[in-house]
Amino acid sequence: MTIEEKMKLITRNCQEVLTEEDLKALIESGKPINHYIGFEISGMVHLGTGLMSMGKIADFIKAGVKCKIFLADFHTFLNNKLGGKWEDIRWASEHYFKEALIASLKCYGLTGSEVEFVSGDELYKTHPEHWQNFMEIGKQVTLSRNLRSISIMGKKLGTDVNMATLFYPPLQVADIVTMDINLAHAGMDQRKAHVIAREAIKKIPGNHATPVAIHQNLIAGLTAPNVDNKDEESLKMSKSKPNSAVFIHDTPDEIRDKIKKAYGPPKETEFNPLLNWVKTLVFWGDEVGEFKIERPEKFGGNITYTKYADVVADYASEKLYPTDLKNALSEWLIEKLAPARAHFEIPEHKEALEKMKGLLGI
RNA sequence: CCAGCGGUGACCGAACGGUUAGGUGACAGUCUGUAAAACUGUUUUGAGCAGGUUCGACUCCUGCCCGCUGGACCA
Repeated sequence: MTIEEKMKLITRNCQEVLTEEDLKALIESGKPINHYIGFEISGMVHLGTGLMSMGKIADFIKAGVKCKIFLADFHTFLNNKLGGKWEDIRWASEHYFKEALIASLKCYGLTGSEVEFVSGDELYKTHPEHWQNFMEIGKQVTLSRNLRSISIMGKKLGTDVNMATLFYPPLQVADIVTMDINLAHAGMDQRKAHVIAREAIKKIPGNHATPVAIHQNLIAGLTAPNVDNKDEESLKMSKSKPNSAVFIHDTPDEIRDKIKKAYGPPKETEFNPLLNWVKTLVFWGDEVGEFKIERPEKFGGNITYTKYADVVADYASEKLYPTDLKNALSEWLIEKLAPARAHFEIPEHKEALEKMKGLLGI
């Protein structure tokens, strides 16, 4: 594989690379590329994590990157998710979340064994230097900078921010140092922490690599955006809005039902979750691909799109009606997620999913 | 530790010693070949906790808990 091919594989379907030059230099250096992506154990795994993030990992694996998934149990604990109960978080991390990520990787033809899973609990116990790294990073970040980066967790500043919350950003950056990461991967919501990482890690002792940061856009939620606030924030998928998110293990009927209820304005190609999903999930950010629409003759008959631009053009001119797009997208997802559903048919995992729902009060 | 103010249903947020605030969100229906918008309906009588006064307390009193603001401290 040429350098250019690797670059393309690593960066496709991403919104931002900090920086492309650094990434190119890293690839050219021939050194092992140590990737990581971290997840809070805060709820069920939706498409943003299961398809966007895990699909990207499939790309990385193909490019020869060493991938690591960090199960951020302590971050979850600090952030008071899952009731802030340590035992529940640890259980969910190993028995639900990790399995859901493996299930997601299966949707991309992997088995899960290509990736290394590490929990915070394990990392901190086996790396005593982490405490030192945490303090070193803390010394490089001002309070106001730290506070600004905390909005990554969707917190309203000035309300109930407690001390533990302030530990979050430096802890996240210290993770990168301790795991010796040179390719940090996340959604755009994590960019502030990664920018701090790039700046702060340079300044601490030890000649640590400045990590390349690679960010994917957040996929749109299915519910309607706030009418007078059509911005990224109101569009993004959220675990806390059940109808805005499709989960990796949703049944075919749940998938059809959620997509049927999705916001689907005719002709509107800008703020449109359906097209957003077709673009980033079906076409995986590429211009070309394949997307089949099945519909009755009276509505135009079946059609297979091979270019994303054609989908957009037909949608804008109403040659492609929202309902037909919804049906096609539902069926595409149902098929794509089949391996994940199969994984959760295994009794052990099925049981874990039920218990997880219990913890979440669903 | 001291003082002032505050703690209302998923969220925001009023009034009042005795009757359903209201809004948002969510859910259902009508309308559109989808959804949204609009309209209609539904959403466990809820009051930080424990007592007390009263025929009756979310509303008054006492104690406690939690939060905010200020003071004290400046090691």
